[in-house]
Amino acid sequence: MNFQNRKQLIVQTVEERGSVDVRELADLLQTSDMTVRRDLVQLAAQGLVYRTRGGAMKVSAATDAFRFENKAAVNADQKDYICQLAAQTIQEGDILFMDCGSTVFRLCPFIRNRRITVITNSLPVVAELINSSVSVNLVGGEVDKDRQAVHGLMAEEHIARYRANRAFIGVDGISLRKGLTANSEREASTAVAMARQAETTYLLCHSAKLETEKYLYFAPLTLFDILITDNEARPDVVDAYRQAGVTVMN
Amino acid sequence: MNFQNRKQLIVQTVEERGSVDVRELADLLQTSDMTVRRDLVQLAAQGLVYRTRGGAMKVSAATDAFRFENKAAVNADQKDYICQLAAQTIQEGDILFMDCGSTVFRLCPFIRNRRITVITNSLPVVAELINSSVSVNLVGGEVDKDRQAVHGLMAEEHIARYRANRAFIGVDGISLRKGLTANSEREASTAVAMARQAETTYLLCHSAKLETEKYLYFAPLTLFDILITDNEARPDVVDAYRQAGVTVMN
DNA sequence: CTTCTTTTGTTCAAAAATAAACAACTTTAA
DNA sequence: TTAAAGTTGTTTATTTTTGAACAAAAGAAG
Repeated sequence: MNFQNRKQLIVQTVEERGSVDVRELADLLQTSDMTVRRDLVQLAAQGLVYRTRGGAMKVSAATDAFRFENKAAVNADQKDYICQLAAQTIQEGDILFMDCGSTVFRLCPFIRNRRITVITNSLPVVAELINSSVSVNLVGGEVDKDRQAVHGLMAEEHIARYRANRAFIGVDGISLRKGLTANSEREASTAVAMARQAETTYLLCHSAKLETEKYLYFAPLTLFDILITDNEARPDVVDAYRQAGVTVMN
Repeated sequence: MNFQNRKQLIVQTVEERGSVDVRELADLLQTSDMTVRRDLVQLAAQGLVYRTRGGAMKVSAATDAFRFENKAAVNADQKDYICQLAAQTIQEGDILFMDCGSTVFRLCPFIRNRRITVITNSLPVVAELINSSVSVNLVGGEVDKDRQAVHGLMAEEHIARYRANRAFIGVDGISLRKGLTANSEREASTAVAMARQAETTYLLCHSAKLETEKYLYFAPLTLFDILITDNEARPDVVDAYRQAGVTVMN
């Protein structure tokens, strides 16, 4: 076991576990503490690990900064239920659009190991999928700090250049009377751009949003092909949507 | 068992196992340690294996640890010196290109509070500037996991649509004889695209990279207008660049 | 603030790996 | 056959790496 091999193992272990003790590493590598320390000094100089007292930590990838746990964690169970349904429709080799909604974001864990391509304007989605088997294409344009997403004219043009099998989009409000409504013009126009370029568009929509309306109307119900919601949706509401010709999965 | 046969067996064994000891190889080839070492020196010179003390490793295993996060912390002081110089050239209202180099990344802290616009293909740069007074525009295209950046045809087209006051770009190697060289074709073409669309192009280059050459030549010295390096650059080297007509700040 | 424990850096000796020198062997060609 | 050139193996000196011992520094506990 020479330096090169140890180095590999150390970096790998640190990446996997986040942090390790000198002791643990010495044990793992079957070598002395002193050697481990010397290795860590070198690895830290190369920036491969972050040296701490008594061990080493992962150098946090810059993409860790993109996180919107806050919003995504609300109604997590129901969102996961929706995403599971959505994930089942995906096939190997698919090209997907994913917008910057918090529900859509939770689709990431379910597709990590699929061999597909995702085109997205959401920075948290990129952060989640950057170390996965998914090939990621990021939409370019103005970065919106609040939504941690990319929007604007350039983004729409970029989306218009692609064609995908499926688009997974979120929405702030949906009602039979008014159609799709949003709180943000920019988010809405990106969603519309994606829906336009997709063979099948899925609207991922938490049951509490059914029959709610936000201030900005941006598209009729015909924008999407399939509405995916959770199993706590009121049956009468779901029936009403079906009556109106909407395909609902729940 | 002549050299050709041994060579084949060694390379094959290294590929299969990732790494091997001189001892193991000597045993396998029924020859002496010394011969194995001599063979390894030749194979390493040809780039077929990576020589380690006590043995050899697969080339890929030895090099794939070099991803982005790793590099930003190396030679931090000198990089910061360069970035300070670079930051002084920036004026309110400027539109900047910033590429995905690790030196360029360290420019972020120095421009956080400026009222400027940054167009970049680097995810770490976006992460650093997303909560700052800088308005960020992200280049779209394929996401490159290793470099934490966006590259590709779409990225180049996107860049071509913009015009900036200044471009800050990095480079893997620069020499008077060969010009600018890189380790990655994708990184290089993005840098060129940015330089083309900028009024003034600054090359941020750590002094250790002066007069080094990487495998891929991608542009002459005329690609950039001003070379910014640190104060540990050898005076004779700096002079040589000035003699050759390069504007150097350090 | 002081004391105690843990971690670290340094020095040094032992062990391992390498390079150099040289002898033995093989191959090649006159 | 024999000399020359090139390989290979052995011995020896040099360099690098390693682990142990111990002093210095950093945290933690009182």
